[in-house]
Parts: sequence; structure tokens; C-alpha cells
Amino acid sequence: MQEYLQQLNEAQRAPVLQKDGAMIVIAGAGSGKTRVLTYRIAYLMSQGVDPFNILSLTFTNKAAREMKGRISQIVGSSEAKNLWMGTFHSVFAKILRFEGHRLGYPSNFTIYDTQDSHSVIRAVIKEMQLDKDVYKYKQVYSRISSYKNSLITVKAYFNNAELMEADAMAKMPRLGDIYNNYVERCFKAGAMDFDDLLLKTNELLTRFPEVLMHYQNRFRYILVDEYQDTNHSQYLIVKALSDRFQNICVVGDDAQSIYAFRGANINNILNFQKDYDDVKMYRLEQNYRSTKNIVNAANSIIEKNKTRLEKIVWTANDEGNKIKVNRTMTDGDEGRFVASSIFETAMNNQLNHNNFAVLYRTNAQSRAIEDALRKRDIPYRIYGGLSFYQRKEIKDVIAYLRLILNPKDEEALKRVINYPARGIGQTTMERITVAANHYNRSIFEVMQNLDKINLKINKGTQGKLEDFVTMIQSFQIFNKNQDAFQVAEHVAKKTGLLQELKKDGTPEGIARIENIEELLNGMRDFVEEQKELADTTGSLAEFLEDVALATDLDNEKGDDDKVALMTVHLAKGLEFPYVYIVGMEEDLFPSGMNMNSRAELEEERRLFYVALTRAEKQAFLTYTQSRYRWGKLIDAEPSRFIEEIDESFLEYLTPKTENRFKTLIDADIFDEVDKSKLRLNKPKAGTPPSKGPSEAQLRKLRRLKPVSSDTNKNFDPKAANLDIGTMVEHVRFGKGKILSIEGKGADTKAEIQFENGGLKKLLLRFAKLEVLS
DNA sequence: TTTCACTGATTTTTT
DNA sequence: ATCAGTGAAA
Repeated sequence: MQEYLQQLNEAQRAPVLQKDGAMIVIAGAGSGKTRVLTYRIAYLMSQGVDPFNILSLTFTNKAAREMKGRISQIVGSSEAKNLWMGTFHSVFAKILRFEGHRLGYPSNFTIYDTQDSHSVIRAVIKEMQLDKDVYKYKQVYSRISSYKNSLITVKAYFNNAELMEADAMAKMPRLGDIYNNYVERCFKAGAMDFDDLLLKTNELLTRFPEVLMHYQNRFRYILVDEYQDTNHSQYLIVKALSDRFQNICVVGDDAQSIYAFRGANINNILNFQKDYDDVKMYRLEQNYRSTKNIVNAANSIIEKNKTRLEKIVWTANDEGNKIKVNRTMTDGDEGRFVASSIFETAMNNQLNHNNFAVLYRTNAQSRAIEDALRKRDIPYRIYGGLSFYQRKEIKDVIAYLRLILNPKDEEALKRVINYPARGIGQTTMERITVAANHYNRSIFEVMQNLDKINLKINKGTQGKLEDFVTMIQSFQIFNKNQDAFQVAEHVAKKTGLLQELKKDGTPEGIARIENIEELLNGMRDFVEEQKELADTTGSLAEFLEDVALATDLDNEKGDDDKVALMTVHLAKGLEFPYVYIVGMEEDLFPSGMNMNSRAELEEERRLFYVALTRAEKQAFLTYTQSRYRWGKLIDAEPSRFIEEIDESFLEYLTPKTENRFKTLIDADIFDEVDKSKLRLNKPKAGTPPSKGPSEAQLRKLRRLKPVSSDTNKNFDPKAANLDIGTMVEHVRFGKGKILSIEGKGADTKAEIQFENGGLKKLLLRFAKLEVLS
């Protein structure tokens, strides 16, 4: 133990050695906070604290696993095994499995993912016969989600005139009713959504003092990582659990708070000192990760934020190279620049590909990068986006598995009742749903008792329904004696899922079969792993919980030699020697949707800070002059964030371009300054003198939209013969002669005679040609 | 009841 | 570029 303490610097050692009491560790980027957490836990155990009494909440399950692994190395794995470590969601899901019955939930409750929640809300809106253009399901969901994260239950909502008014103002006066119906449906389905896992934990702890007492006594030492990203719901859980012993250690960096959109409340970290008696504050300011250039450049950015805790991040590392800034014409060129830069750097320095990461603001940006890397034969892996568990065929298998454990799970049922097609259609399902609501039973229960009620369903269909029920029941029996892998294999075969895909025969179908096989392999590994840990069995229930709360980062396959592609959000907590931050453009980074207030813009700036501080040796910033967005080529302007970096840290690989629409500094935009200086246009002669820009004009200014752009002109197909010709070439059909054109704009149809003799009818849709015949 | 072709709407970040 | 929803034919 002693020798491990030697590996810490003085600032790091202090919080490790304070055994009891409340403490906050403000840890700058790359200052070794994971180290502090790890050694602190090891130290506690060396001081006689039972690992059973330690709870450690991390941001990803992968982080928890890694930390556990390191602690095992210090104190031995038999000791470390009893530590409770994981994300808020996974830890409290486990507790709710034990205690949820007090709130009326079965121990095998399903965890609804966002897609499930969306689908429930859509169904509710439809049933209530509300206008789906007014009540947009995504908006409704995000409102409900933010209520839940602020602990505003349906009841609390209806007691809060302000909220109701706000929703009425947003033209959604029935939102409370939707909220109510949504909650009821989830409850009836024996399902919790992500937010419920936290909300219900809070309910459990407040309504049942004996439960609270039990877990307070159990978790005598609590550690929370990434505290700046906790929301109100999580804050209250931590507060309640730590209230008795007040042995709480939170670690975070206000400068890296980037989840406000998910309800994260930066005040949790800013106000921590007020919440407990005698809080010790520690600061970790020495950065071990990056070069001086990167650290100082990052400092020069974050300084622009007003809301922050003062701290000085410094490093004793080398000066390093300047941050390289590159401009290209299009997003395709940007991808090619990144690909060839990676290729050359790897070649010149004999580096593996896993030294490189490409970070972007939105998942959609990955495509151009992928294309370029693939052409260069550079191996890469995309994190996030359409993750493995979100693929259709995987979700189908999982839905069957969910149904086995919880037949009330309506979303799973709806997904698989007629896939593969077994002749149970919309009409039948509607009738059953009506009956289920009428008798207040689940859909599955109604299907089990069809003979007892008259539903006007014909004999044939009734038989099919009975077959389905029998099949699921047979799976349930099978599941009693078999592990997760065996059940899933059985399901894939017996449901006809595999046959369905085999029949399909397209390359796509084959890829899907491979994916299912991969899922099965993953399950086999999972079962074996679990069986090694003596206390678990590798059951289906355990697997499904893992899947529901797994992030893409969690199932990383170790030491792949691949370039990492991910969003900046996902990159938090990671580090790479070479980092490319692409799409450094106004409206993209900072995102056009997050520029309406100082708070939003400051969050974007923190996000950029996170991105830049991922780099150890070298950072690249790239931007393009035009980019495909919304299916169209649009002009782009360099991001204000590039200019915000002190110029002495930058090296321009291409000539510097000024933003054509002057980027205003925050003070001009958000503070009450002399608005008359912000005049948009010269007033026309004869118009009364302006008092400066109106609110609407200001809003426009904030968004910095290009005033004019020739890409938006109406497309006239008659004048655009050439365009179609070039596009034909582009999509590699060979050159051809246009015989006829009909329609206009996006719906242009063209007949083309190819040089090789072929004749094709083509449809021009969103600047891309589709072959009609 | 299922399938296919088409239309129109929609683009942030995630447990 | 993608996806959910729709309407008509099979």
C-alpha cells in the first residue's frame, strides 16, 4: 500500500488520506482523478473499511470495471469483489429489483429504452386523439423526462400552475394528461424508463424510512465520479444515502459539465460546500496528459466562460506542437485530409491506429470520415450512433427475450407479435388492446384468455394467437433450466427469425444473420464470465439488465488497433495521443440549437474544452467551407471557437479564413450593451431612426445564418442538364445522354441513354439519382 | 393481411 | 438521407 501512495503527488494524496467526512475534489482535465478514486478506495479498505460498505458511482460501467480491476491488483480480487460500483442507473436498477415490489413493480420489470418510451408516447397521443403535429412525441418525451429528473411527478405537475401554464403556452395544454397516461401504461407493463430508475429510487428512499436506513447503513462510504454531470434526481439520492454518515467524496470538474440537456445541474458541484457540514475542498490542477500547448490553449478557451470555479490547470510536460488548423472545401475533403494525415503520422512515427481519435459534434458527421478511412484501408471503429444493440434484428431477438421474463412488456410484444409474419395484423391487435384496456389486463393476459371473451376474432386468427402464446410459454419453461445463451439460441431458431433472414438472401440479410450470431456469441461469453463469479448464474435476467444499460463504450473489445470515431460527449474521460476535432464550424460546433443563451453557448464551449483536452500530443482542428446537411450542400463558416484560442497556440496549415458573418463575442450578444452598435443593416432612407436591432433580429444575429447562399436557389431541371449528367457519372452509371426530363425540383424524372447501350429511367431526389427501371 | 411504392417531415449531444 | 406513416394492389 505504501508504495502505491508514493505514486501520487501531494495534491492527489491529500483526498486519498482523508478517511472520513465530506469532501469535494475539483479535478482539472487529465489531472489523475481516476487514480485518486482508485487509491482512495484501496486506502479505505486498508484502513479496515469493509468493501461491502463502499458505494462508488461512475459515469460508465466500463470505468467501473476498470477501476475494480485496478483495485483488485492492489488489494486482491476476493476483497474487491464486494465493492458496489457502477453507473447510477445500473446500481439503482439492481436495488429496485430487490425493493421495487414495495412500489408495485415486479422484480423482473423491463427497462424501456428511449425508443420504447417514444413508442408508448406516440400510442398515447394517438389514443387521446390529439394532433400529432402539435404534440410532437419527441418534445413530449423530453418534457416528461425533465419533469421526472426534477422529481415532478404527475401529481406534483397538476399542483404546479406555473408548469401547466408553460405547457399551455407551448400549445400543449394536455401534456399533464399525456404524462399521466404514459406513466400508467409503463406501470401496467411492468416497465421503468431510464428516468424512473432514479425517480423510483427517490420514491423508495423517501416513502420507506426502513429502506433508507438499510442502505444508509450499508453504504457508509460513498464516492461519486463526474459529479458535475449529476441531475437533481441523482443529487437527491446521493444526499439521502450519505446523510447519516456524511462520508462522501465527490469528484468532478465544472469545466467539463456537458450534460445539461439531460438535466445535469452544474449547481450541484458549485454548491456542494453548502450541502454538508465541514466540507474539505481539494484541487487537482497539474495535468499529466497533454503538452503545454494543448493545456494552455484549452485554458485560453475556458476563460471565456463566466460561470466557473477558478482554477489553474498547468503541466510540466513538454511544449509540444502547436494545434494544427486545416480548412477544406467540402466535408468529403475534410475526411480525406483526416485519413491521409492519420496515414502519414502513423507511418512516419510507426504508430498503431489506436493512437488516433476523430471527434465530432454530431453522429451524422461520421459518414464522410468513414468513407475516407475505408478508401485508405485504415481500420476504425465507430462508437455510439447506431450501436449494436439498436440494430433491428438484435432488438427483435431481445424483444422476445424481454417477453419471456415479463409478458406484460407491451413494447416487446408489439414488436414481435407479427414478426416473423404469422398473420396477426393491425385489426386483431386493436381489438385485443381495446379489450385489455376494458378489463384492465395486459395484452398478453387477454391473449391467454381468448376463449372466455368474445372478441369477434375469427377461428383461424384465434388459433394463431394461441400458438403465439403457447410458444412464449414454452420459452418461459425452457428458461427455467437453461442459461441466457441457450435460451436465446432456442428463441432464434424456434421463432423463425433466422429462417426469415435466410430466406431473404440479400447481402443485408446475411449481415443480419451474422449480427445475430455475434449476439449469441456475446451471450455465451457473458454466461461464462458470470459463472466464474460464483454468486451469479448467467441468467437471462442478468443479461437483459446489462444490455439495457450498456453503453457502446462498455463493450469495447480491448486492444483493437483501430482509429476511434465518436462524438465529443462519448469521448469524455478518454484520452488519445492524436486527436482530430472535425466540423469546427458555426452552427455545427457550436451547435445552431445551442446558441440562444449564454448558458447554452457556455456549455458548447465546455464541450469544446473537453474535446481539446482529450489530446495528449497533438490536436487538429478541421473545418470546411461547405458541407452536406439536410441532404443539401450548404455554406459553412469557421467556428468562433477557433478564433477564441490564443493565436500563439495555433498553426494554420491552410490560409486562415475570417468568418464572413462577423462572430460577435458573447458580451455583445447576451448582455445588455449598446444595442445601437449592433445595427444589422443600414436603415433605408425615410425609415424612422432605429433603436438598434429588435429581439427577432438579435435572435437572427445569434444564429449567424448566412444571409444569402446560391445553394438554395430553386433547382430548374431544364437548365440543369449538365448537373444530371455529372451526377450520372458520379454515381458510376457511366456517361449518358438525357432523352427526356419531366417534373421539377426534387421530383425530377429523367430518361437516360447510356453509351454502353443501356436505357435507364432515373429519379432525381434530393440531389441524388435513384434508378427507377 | 401483407407488401410495395410513395410522401412528407425531420435532423444534437445519452443513461 | 432517413424514417415513419399511408394508400393501393396482391
